[in-house]
Amino acid sequence: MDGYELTIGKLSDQTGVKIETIRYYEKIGLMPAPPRTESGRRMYNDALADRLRFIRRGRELGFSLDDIRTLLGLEDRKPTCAEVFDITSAHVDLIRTKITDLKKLEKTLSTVAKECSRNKTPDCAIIKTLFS
Amino acid sequence: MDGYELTIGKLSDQTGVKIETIRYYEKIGLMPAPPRTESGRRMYNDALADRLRFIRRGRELGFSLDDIRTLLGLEDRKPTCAEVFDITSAHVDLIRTKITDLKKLEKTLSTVAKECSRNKTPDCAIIKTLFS
DNA sequence: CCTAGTATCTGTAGTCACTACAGGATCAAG
DNA sequence: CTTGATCCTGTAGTGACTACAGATACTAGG
Repeated sequence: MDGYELTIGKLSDQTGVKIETIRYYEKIGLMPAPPRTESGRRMYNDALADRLRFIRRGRELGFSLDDIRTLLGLEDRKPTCAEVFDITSAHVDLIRTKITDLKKLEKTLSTVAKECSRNKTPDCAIIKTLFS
Repeated sequence: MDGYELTIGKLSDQTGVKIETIRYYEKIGLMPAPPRTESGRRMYNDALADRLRFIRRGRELGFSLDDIRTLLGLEDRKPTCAEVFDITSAHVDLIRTKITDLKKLEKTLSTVAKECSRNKTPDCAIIKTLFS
């Protein structure tokens, strides 16, 4: 039932993670080295596919590979629920800070851009702002 | 008046750009190679300091070094005002997309985090979400 | 003049999370 | 049997720095 029947290409198709990335995850120890065929090709099972999907979801949610490593319990032991919560809320804080910063940027830039004459005068309001 | 009286350290202090970063900008051609003292130390003037500040402001506003290279007129010629505007609005679009994405993330994550029991039950809602 | 501490120099390697080759082996289908 | 797809390893490139090693040079105090 947990037969290793997935080639790396199939696994890639199933999970949406590129082949090179899967090999990369193996190299850095996020994915275990799977069994190989006689000719040396990697073969995966459903449990490994689940694990890869876990990693992909974590990445989609913006966790670093180090965070994911901890969440997967690869560091020293399985994280407690409290630890998972801490990682998550630290991450949320980071995201909130980023949003705030980007909003400021957006405001500044769109204000400046509005003042741009777009070719009508020889000097550029945007460049002036950058130089001021 | 445009005497080269700034050492790289002074320039760094004045502009808030680290010494290594200044040398890096020189290596990639964003800053010109300044004159040197007999013993080989770089000496800068105010015009170069202005240029470095321009780069720093551009970076603070999130422009890539490639964008800045174009804005500085280092590619082939000085950009027209319309080109500057295009670069800026492309950049604003990028920032808006990022904000949208991050907001979605934030929502997802804080929703999930709220369901976390924080140690009261053996299994973790966050982990479950990542695995589902 | 000597010395100690600071500043600078070059060049290389590390960061993060991949991505893109190059060059070779193996597999499946016709 | 041949063609084309898939897979293998290993290395180098991305962006924008940052960090270090090992050498030289400058500056201030005694």
